[in-house]
Amino acid sequence: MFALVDCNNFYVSCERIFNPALCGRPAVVLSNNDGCFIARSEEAKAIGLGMGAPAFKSQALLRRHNVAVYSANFALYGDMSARVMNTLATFSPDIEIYSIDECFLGLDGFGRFDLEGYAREICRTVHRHTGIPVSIGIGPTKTLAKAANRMAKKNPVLAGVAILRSEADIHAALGAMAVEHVWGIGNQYAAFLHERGVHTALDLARLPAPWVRRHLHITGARVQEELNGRSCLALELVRPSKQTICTSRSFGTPVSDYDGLLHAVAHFTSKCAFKLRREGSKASLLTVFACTSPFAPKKERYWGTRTIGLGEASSDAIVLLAAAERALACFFREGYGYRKAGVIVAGMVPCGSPGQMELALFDTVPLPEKQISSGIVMEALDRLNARYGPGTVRLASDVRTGWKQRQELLSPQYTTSWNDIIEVKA
DNA sequence: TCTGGGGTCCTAGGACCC
DNA sequence: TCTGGGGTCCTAGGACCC
Repeated sequence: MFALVDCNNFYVSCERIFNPALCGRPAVVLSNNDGCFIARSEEAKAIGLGMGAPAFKSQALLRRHNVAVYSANFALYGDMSARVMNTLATFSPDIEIYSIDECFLGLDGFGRFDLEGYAREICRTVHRHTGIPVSIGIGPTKTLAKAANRMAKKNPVLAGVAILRSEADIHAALGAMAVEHVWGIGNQYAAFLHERGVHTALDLARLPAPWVRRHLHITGARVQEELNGRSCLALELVRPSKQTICTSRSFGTPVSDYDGLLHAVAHFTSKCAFKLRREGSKASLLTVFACTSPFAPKKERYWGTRTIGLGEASSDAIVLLAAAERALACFFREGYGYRKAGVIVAGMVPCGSPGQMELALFDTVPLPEKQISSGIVMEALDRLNARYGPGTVRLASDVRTGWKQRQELLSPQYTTSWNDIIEVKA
């Protein structure tokens, strides 16, 4: 059996811990740049604020219901998530952290336990340790655990815990579940299935397997198997290293000049390089993109992108930045108001693997020497920033001029910044 | 005026190898 | 009119997830 533990309205719950006056009041958290709703309290859902809906279209509703509105505070949410996961890890040796607010627990060997009692104990403990409310779904496959979790959240009678174990229970649950709510069935597949009279999870489970394989491909076939109680998706106890790393942001006001855009790109590149070093990886490809608003009139729209091969894999911010500058210069066009830019690194090579020892064909500096000096500089940079705060030491071109995010409703970093705590006290 | 920021996997098709 | 059989690798695009 698998358990799926999911934090309720996670980002809103994080804000509420440090501001209990928000309890019972509708509250939302906005995406970066204060654009869309990405978390809503139950009260906010009830008044019709939609997931992913643009905030500016709901201004009247927000005022009328005195909704508490927050900019995303990922420093806070990331830290709270780590606390929740640490607590959950004490309840099973097998744990897969699936997202910032969700985790699978393997319950092999727990069959003799009173699973419901155990699940309720998990809920109580997480709440006592962190203040975060969680819901738990349990089932014989990950997909059924997901389905059970949805029931646990939607049905108040279950009070946050649902277990799908007997065939009759699974049958009833799937029959009551719309096919678009099945994990792995998105908009496109749902529309396709509804057109063919497949409306519930049970309908999907009962379709002929070859038909599902043909139309929903291998991923859909796995979903169907899992709905039928045959486990295809194992727990990933060790997180595989990332294949791509992306840092991108929308700008609060459009950026038109080359230098302004370059400053943003330099910042994103530094962040990518840092994430690479944290992963213990080096990248051999770097992509830069910049674009106008997709909602702008067609004539004012532009999407520029360029990928550069690095010759030899690197996680050195200075090396990556040189490539990023070349990439930006290739596609930059005057006369556009850029709303967003980003940097993606790929072609990963683990640090210390033979792959990175290959010499670039036209390299003049001996490789080991270059690598050693680059390694020392970046290590010093990371240590200084770890000790004195992110951004204390940075590349000269990584300056916050010319671009800014909108972030007008940001709460303090209660758990990760002494300065913010002192401000709260004052 | 204002619409996020990350990721993964799969498939088809093209280019190439012997 | 007729033109093999087996592969790999890469990329773009589409689907999905939070």
